[in-house]
Amino acid sequence: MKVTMKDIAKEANVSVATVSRVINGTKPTSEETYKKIMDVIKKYNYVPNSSAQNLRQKNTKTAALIVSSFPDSYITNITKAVGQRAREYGYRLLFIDTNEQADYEQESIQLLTSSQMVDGLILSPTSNNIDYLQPLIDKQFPIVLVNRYDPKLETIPRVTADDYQAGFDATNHLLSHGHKHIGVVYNFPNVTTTIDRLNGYKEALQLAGIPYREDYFAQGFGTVEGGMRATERLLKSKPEVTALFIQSDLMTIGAISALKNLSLKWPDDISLIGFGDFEASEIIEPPITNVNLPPDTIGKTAFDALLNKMSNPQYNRHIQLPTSLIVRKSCGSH
Amino acid sequence: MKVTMKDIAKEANVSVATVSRVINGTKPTSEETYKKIMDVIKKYNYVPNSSAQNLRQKNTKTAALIVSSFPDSYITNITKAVGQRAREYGYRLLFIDTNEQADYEQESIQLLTSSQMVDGLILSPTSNNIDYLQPLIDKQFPIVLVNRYDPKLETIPRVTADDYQAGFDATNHLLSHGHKHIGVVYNFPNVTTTIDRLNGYKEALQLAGIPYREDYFAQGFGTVEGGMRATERLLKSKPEVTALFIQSDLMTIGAISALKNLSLKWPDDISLIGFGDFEASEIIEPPITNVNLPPDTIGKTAFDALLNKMSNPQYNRHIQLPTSLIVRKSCGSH
DNA sequence: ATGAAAGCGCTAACAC
DNA sequence: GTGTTAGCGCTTTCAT
Repeated sequence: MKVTMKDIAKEANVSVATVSRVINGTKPTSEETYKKIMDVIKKYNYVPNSSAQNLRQKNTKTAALIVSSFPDSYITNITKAVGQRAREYGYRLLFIDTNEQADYEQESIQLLTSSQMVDGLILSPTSNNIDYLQPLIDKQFPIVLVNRYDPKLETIPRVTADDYQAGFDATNHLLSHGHKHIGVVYNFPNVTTTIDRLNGYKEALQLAGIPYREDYFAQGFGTVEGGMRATERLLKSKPEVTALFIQSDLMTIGAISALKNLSLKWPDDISLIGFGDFEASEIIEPPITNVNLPPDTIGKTAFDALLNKMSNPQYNRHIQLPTSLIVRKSCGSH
Repeated sequence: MKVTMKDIAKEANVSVATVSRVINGTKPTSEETYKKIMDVIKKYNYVPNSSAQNLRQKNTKTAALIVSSFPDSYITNITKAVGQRAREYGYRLLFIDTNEQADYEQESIQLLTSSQMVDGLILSPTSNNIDYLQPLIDKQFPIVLVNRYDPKLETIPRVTADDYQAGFDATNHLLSHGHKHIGVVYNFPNVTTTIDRLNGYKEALQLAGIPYREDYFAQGFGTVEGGMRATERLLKSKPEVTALFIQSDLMTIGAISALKNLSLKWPDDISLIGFGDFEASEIIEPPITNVNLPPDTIGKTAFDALLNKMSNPQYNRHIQLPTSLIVRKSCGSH
């Protein structure tokens, strides 16, 4: 049989209320009863039943992390950081990988929130259209958006990389190496990571007086396979392209496969710049230049933002973390 | 205000008992009341409070996945598979990354189980010494071990790769290329993935009449940095080593860095075989030969095993999934 | 087929 | 400083 608070109370010759007080430190207790109760608790290794606590207190000390592109290394590292922070604050973390399926995302959130399973959630959504959150927002249910967001949802805090700047910097880097025809491999068109980076790309081109051409874009779906196909397709149809701007780690790996298949050398035949910075990019020969997005800081900040939102419903900061260009050799020297 | 079952009952002019029956399909209900109740439920988007359900039914439809070496790609893919299976069966998944800290692992499990937060757990432990689970096992709390295990815990189901065979095959492959001095980079000495693979390695050497030398071992702690240092240390102190047997993806990446630092070429100066098979191993030049451990099958099987254990406390199968050698070019031709 | 009511394990208001 | 008790939202006997 499971030992309950009643059992502890009986064995210590006190009421359950006193046991509860001792456990939660809610009210002062005499030295003597405190010790007596603690001894019994230790003896039985007693821990309160969390369902009962949750039911009573209407909170669960549990948060959910819902991501769409797992296990891309960037998301994976964000996940690690969120988990770490949750642990530091004594929160449990429910993990859901939607596998880019919007309906599953919506369904999961609906279930989790209406069943009151979690106190808040951190979401990296499948798209920039998540109006279905509106009823939750109206009810002041704590949500924070991470990595990708919906610009319409202004009252929700969000933490992302500075994707616009990242796109701008990456493009300038390519431009400075003399490239005029820069291909883009993106994962999905309707996510802010794509949109914002492409805006940066566009701006950089404009400043350089170079036309922005949508036919230089190819969709890679965030996978190795997809990145490979997209790169092959793009390079075959637009042979004038001399540089590639690739939106995620897995697709970068695919793009490199494609270059090998096409017997193209980087940086000589084609330049390459990735986003995310996977572990292996340094040991690929020549090493791959990357825009580093800081997953660790993003994950931690996202959890902190959730905590803020939970204690203050007005909290709605939009945090953009700076990115950095890690110049290796895939774009040529310097 | 949150809508409760009472509200639904009132609006539908029935008792809460009837609403409960309709929701759970516990007892037959008249067509008419069924429809009436369902309409009200739809209208309010009502979902039962899970804490109340858990408290009453003494189960939570929640499982925990506790891993130690996140985000190594192998574990990451197991995580994805477990999540997928959990979802298929309507379970929520609590995720904990212990970061190889045994005390945190123990503490988390203690908390999760004694607070009755989860119905069962899947554990990839930090070491092969997890006796602290014994009280839980005695209480018949459902646990399954994945990836790493404790051989003493025979009544717990486990699902792993066939690490012995994997080590044996990898070593034979190296042997067949004429190597006689095979270095090993391992993560931790006291985990079964290391022990079993090394037993396979030992056996293969023995059959080939080659001495087994522990001074050919270097610890890499499962990280890129650690793998790099271990490889450098090993190769500097034992220049006769012509082949490397590396136990995890992140360490393989580190090992390659080390080779570059030492200006050693593979497979000419040194052969290389990894375990796990990370995405980038194919695009590294020359591509890296790997023992592929099937994370997807392992993760799914682990969740299935948990389900089995939950319904049948006697269930204690030890499942070893076959591995496969993916021969690329890091060990020479053929 | 449906309702009344007990009770899961806990917390907190209220009394002393 | 401590005990009594109501009640969180639900499931499930036991009646009818």
